[in-house]
Amino acid sequence: MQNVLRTVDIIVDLLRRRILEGEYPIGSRLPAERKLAEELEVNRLTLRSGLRHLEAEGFLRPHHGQGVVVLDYKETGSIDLIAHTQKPEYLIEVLNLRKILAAEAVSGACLEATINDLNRLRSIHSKQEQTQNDAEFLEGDLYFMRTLVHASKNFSLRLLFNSFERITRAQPELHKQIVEHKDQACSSYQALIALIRNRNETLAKKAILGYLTTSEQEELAKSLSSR
Amino acid sequence: MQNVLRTVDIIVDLLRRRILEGEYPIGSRLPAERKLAEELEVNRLTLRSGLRHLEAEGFLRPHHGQGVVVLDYKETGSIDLIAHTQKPEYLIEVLNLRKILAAEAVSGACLEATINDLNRLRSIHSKQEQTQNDAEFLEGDLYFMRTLVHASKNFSLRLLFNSFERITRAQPELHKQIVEHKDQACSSYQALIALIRNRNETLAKKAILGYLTTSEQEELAKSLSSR
DNA sequence: TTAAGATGATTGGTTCAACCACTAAACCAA
DNA sequence: TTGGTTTAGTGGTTGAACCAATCATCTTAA
Repeated sequence: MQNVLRTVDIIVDLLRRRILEGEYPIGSRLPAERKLAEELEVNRLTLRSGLRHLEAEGFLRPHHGQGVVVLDYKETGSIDLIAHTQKPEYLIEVLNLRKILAAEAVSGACLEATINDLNRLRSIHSKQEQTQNDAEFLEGDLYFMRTLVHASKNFSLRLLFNSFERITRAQPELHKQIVEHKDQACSSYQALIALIRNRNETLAKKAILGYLTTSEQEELAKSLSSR
Repeated sequence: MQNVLRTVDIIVDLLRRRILEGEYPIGSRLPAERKLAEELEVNRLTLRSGLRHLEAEGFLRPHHGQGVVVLDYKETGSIDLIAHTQKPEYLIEVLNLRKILAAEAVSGACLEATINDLNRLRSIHSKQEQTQNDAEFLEGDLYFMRTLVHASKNFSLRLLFNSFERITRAQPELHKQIVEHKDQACSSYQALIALIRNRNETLAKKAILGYLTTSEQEELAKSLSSR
């Protein structure tokens, strides 16, 4: 199964980038569909499929008879759009919010985690200790976090972490940072599992905050923001 | 300017509901586009526009030559999908997460709010004290929160609150609850503004937590979950 | 008999041409 | 000036056709 790029996906990426970079100013109107389709060398209906996608993401609002208005994504967008930007300051913000919500997830897990949840976490931990493959370790780290959030039995939190995971996957800088601290991650896994098993909410929250506030992450933040 | 419902919007709502209610089970395939278009009595291309929208929301993944797979929205959806459910337990979760993040916003506002931000908050406060119209008061309350988050200068937080606002707008039960406590809201506005002006992060956080943890809200939670 | 290849049916992806529906501006007549 | 009409431009929808990927089936050769 390959990830075939449809022309509509290319159109979506292109137009989203143009909006985020201000080439289509907020509040302005897109070129008429017929003209834009001609410019992009696609059929008008293919373009329109892309417009429906961007409308769903909160970037556009078509007005029958008037044109397609570029919305202010700062007011209509969702957190997922961070995945499509390269601004390091946004990445730092997201990491901080993720940390706060991870603490909430751990808190919930202390109250709600089942024996199955703990076994899943233990299984991931042991697999992570063995793997040498970087990409595999990254997947495992994401899977551990996903399982942790799942253990909190908080559906809304789970949905928020779906967005965080998409953002993480879109940022190669974060991948390196995660992979470079395998040992630290594995000890954190172990400590967290023990604290959740003992229902020690206070210490468990401190542990996850500590794990997600490594000095290295702050270094990353500095290096990114000084670019 | 009226909110004309396009055919494609009706299709999107219908299909999203069918997925959320399990009529199209997770992991299954949608009926073929040609058949589904016939059943819904729309053109295949109109249907496809709707499918692109639902794909953007994380509900669907089309596979060329195989069909359109219904994804597990619990793993691919974003927080915005809560706006399309009626499950009270999800609403309670979201209110709790909003509370936690509102505290973060207030914390940021204490550090970053400008004199303009404070003036805007004061202006909203005085307007809210005067208005008698319920719908107007609701708008004002949402606007106060939006301005507060804006004052934190945290873009990612702002995006998250866009979703919270959409969810709030989609839940009439919340509207009643907000409107029924105008006086309490206005005092909270005033206290928050004063604490932010004095950069008193600790007390300001307590204030917002108190405002968003009214006994009435807990009653709402109970009444909703016992339905 | 078995495995490789060809074939056709089914699916989503794209294009074309045409028309409908809505809006705003220009125009014209009272 | 006023008010309706016309007209051009916009997005919305439709039907038909074809391209492209997949899968089940049939055929053929080893």
